[in-house]
Amino acid sequence: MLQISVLRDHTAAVLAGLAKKHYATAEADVAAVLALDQRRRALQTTHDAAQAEANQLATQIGGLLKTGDRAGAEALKLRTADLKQQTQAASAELAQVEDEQKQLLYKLPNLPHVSVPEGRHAADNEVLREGGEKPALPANAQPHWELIKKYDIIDFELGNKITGAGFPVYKGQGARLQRALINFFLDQARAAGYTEVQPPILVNEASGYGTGNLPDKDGQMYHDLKDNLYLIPTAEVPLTNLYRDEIIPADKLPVRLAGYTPCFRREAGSWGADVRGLNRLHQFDKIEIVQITTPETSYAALDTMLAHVEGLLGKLGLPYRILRLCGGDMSFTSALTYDFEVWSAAQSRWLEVSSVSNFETFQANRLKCRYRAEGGKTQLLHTLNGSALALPRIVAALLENNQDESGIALPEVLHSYCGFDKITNLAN
RNA sequence: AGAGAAGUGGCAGAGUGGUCGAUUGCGGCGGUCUUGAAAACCGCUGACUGUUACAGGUCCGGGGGUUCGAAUCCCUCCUUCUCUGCCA
Repeated sequence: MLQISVLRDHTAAVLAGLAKKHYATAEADVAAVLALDQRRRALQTTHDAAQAEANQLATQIGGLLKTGDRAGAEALKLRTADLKQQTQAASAELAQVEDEQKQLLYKLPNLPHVSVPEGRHAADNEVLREGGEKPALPANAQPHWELIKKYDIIDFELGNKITGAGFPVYKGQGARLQRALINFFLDQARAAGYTEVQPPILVNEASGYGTGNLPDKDGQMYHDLKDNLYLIPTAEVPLTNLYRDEIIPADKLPVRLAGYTPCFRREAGSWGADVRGLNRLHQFDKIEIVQITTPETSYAALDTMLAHVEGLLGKLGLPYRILRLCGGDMSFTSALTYDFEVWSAAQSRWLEVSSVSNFETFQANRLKCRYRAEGGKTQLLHTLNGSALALPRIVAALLENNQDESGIALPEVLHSYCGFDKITNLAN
């Protein structure tokens, strides 16, 4: 959520930012927010003045009653009735205005960083750089949805039976590869200075609002209505919410967390021809890294996160590219996002495996996540996160890029984690 | 899940209708003293909103109510603790 003070003090910059994000009704919405804000403050003043007088009278009445002056007290009481009506009327309208203003503010996306390229679609994203080498596969190379059957390591049919589409069952070497990747990624994150955290994978409504998943992406989360809990779409939600309503001491900054969780996404309406196999799932595993920093250091922190993810892909030997997302393709909450894509050789397409973002104060404002700046004033922090990494598409790329007649050769860094170095028909 | 108790400032812990946004202790910050440190003593020390600044307003787990006036009384929800039950 954008800060109202920013809208007030930097209206032109806000409008320019919203335009870059292709937010259609910026002019009208910002004008409406500012009008509501003016009304809100006027009501607050009215309310406060009446309340102040009422408070004073109440004290006087108390004094009169103490001295036994009942008549005097009753006389004053007559005046309080009118004041009470005033404060009640003002606070009722105030609540309404505040709610309207909040609803409008919830609708406004975060403002993009200056480095965000202009553009509306994925095609407008800027390729920052590419790394690794695309393998030359034989003509009879197979996509991963064939390979997983051939080696019997991931079973969609079984998942269909016990749950439904998008919930695969990992078996044998497939299951062991999952576990290996999780451990590898967690160890790498720890070595890079992140504290490992194992959070709950159901969160309450307040947490959903804190990271901005509610109310805008309500339909994307699985919702347990009985207990009003949500299955997390990413570990970002519980990890960032650990610091909701906190004033973090300066010497505890930056906060660096890493967590592995399963992630659950309803992906309503997004199932089409190009989401075969592991390309899009309802449940998948991901290791997420989160940082909370001072405003001055957040972009340096973003760079270190970028380097960390790039290092992982390098160690896995996967060809990748880094995109700087354009204004129209960025998420609602982000100020700057880099996407990592790996080359999936048998599908001849890039697959997104990581998204690394700086949210600046957009999440922190809702979270009320602050620190004490020089001079003792509280100030909003910056929150950042990134996938490091999401497993399914990594697995897809590993399978496709490393296939040959004898099986699938795994990158060396995974050998000790897996307990085998090659996926074959023979093993299990 | 049932019965009982409780939720107050960073922590501990007073306060049961009226100058209480809150006694006190610890912790923290500043000062005096000291070569320096400790001890001792003195002062300061919650958040939000609002104002050019002051003032003012709100917040004692959340929400609602009674009253001229609520941390204090009532309702409701949540959480924690103890006992019982169940269970990996």
